[in-house]
Amino acid sequence: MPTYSDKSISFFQKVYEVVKLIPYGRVTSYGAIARYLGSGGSARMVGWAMNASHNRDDVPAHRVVNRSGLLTGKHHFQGTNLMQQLLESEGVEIANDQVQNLDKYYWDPNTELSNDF
DNA sequence: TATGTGACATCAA
DNA sequence: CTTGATGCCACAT
Repeated sequence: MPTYSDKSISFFQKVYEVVKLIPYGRVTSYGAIARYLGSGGSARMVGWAMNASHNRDDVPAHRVVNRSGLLTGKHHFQGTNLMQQLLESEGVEIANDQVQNLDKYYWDPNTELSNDF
């Protein structure tokens, strides 16, 4: 059971682990995951990891949106609105490819997984 | 070793 | 609202 500090596992694997920790009906941002992994503002790495997540089954990539709650990665899913439907099926409100009440559904690993809050 | 790439974030105009 | 520029860094070739 490797830790996030373990460099023997790839950055991708860390991203997948975090994404899989996202609770049902919640969303988070690429930047938040990047910060949680200690990569700072390298949110691109997270997005890129998601691109490779197609090979993984247990990665709910649809729960990862950009800082504005925009479903930027929807084009990478099958169909045109699969990502939106997945989120809506979890109770997340979507309008114009954007999460409504983002603050309500937002799940930040830095906050939620931190004990010394 | 060097270069290209990317589902972002942030700021400036 | 939009466009453009810049930083960021793991990974593929």
